[in-house]
Amino acid sequence: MPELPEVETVARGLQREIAGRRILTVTLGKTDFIDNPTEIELNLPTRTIERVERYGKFMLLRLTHPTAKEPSALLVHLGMTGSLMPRPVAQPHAKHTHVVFLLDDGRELRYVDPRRFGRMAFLAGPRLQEELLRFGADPLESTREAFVDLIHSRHSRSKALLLDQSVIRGVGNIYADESLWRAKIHPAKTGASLKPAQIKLLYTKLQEILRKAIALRGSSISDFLGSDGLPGDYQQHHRVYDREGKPCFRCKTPIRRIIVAGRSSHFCPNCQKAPRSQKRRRKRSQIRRQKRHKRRK
DNA sequence: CTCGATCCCTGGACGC
DNA sequence: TGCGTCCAGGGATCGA
Repeated sequence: MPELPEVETVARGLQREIAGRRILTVTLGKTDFIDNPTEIELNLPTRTIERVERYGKFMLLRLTHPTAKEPSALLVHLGMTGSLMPRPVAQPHAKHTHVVFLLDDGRELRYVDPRRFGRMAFLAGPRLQEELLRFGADPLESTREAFVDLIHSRHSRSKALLLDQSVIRGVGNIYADESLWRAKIHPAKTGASLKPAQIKLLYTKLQEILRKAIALRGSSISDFLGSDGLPGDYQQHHRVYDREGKPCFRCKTPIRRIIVAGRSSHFCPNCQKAPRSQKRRRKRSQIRRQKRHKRRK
């Protein structure tokens, strides 16, 4: 559930709380969500958390070491239910605490994640660079022109494109649905089928929503809390997400929920007109496939 | 390139 | 009250 605004909220909180702290020891519980548990145990102690950044839905804990020259970082993805917070050593460990970093100020940085859909990895040097290159543009840093190109050049459905971290990094189900509603784009419309003006509007709305959500410390559905334990408030501003059957804020038409790109997608069937038909889409992609086939021959 | 299906995992919702 | 069942959801992976 944590998407860009929630991760930004947590990252800012951690930057304030733990930047400059040195890690003394690491204790691991379950490790099936960690790329390389041994490397974490080996490399994290003695390193200092220089600063905490957000990278898409990841938190990037930039690390320094007295002798190591290569840049290194701890990548943390919160998945659906992850949290990373500093706690007093005396405080009992919450259930599903899987990673504990003892800090040089006597506190513990704890990773808790009931479902373990998160991810953790220690990366350094070229491997770190390589990993970061797998992801697409940050929606808040991309230019409008680049964003339009990105979407317009693809034949995937708009919802799939927004969710694809290798295209745009940081957007998840909530902010995809919310931005498509604001831009009046049906989630099943393909990027290529959109007019540039529509994509420009999507870009603007997506940025507006993300900035507003960051200002409100994210959306707290289920139980998301920032690193200082405060909930977010953006859920008050949701227009379609989790509002199936409720009236559209623009036209009162009941909001619908369908599965697009394997994810539940909420939209207004009146404001967000459906593409002509699935059949035609299939036919078109078949034609493209044949063209490519011929070209190869 | 793009798609759908499947798996991972647990807690919350729901039915009885 | 308690038990069983279903489902959500980000991402990796695989076959079509």
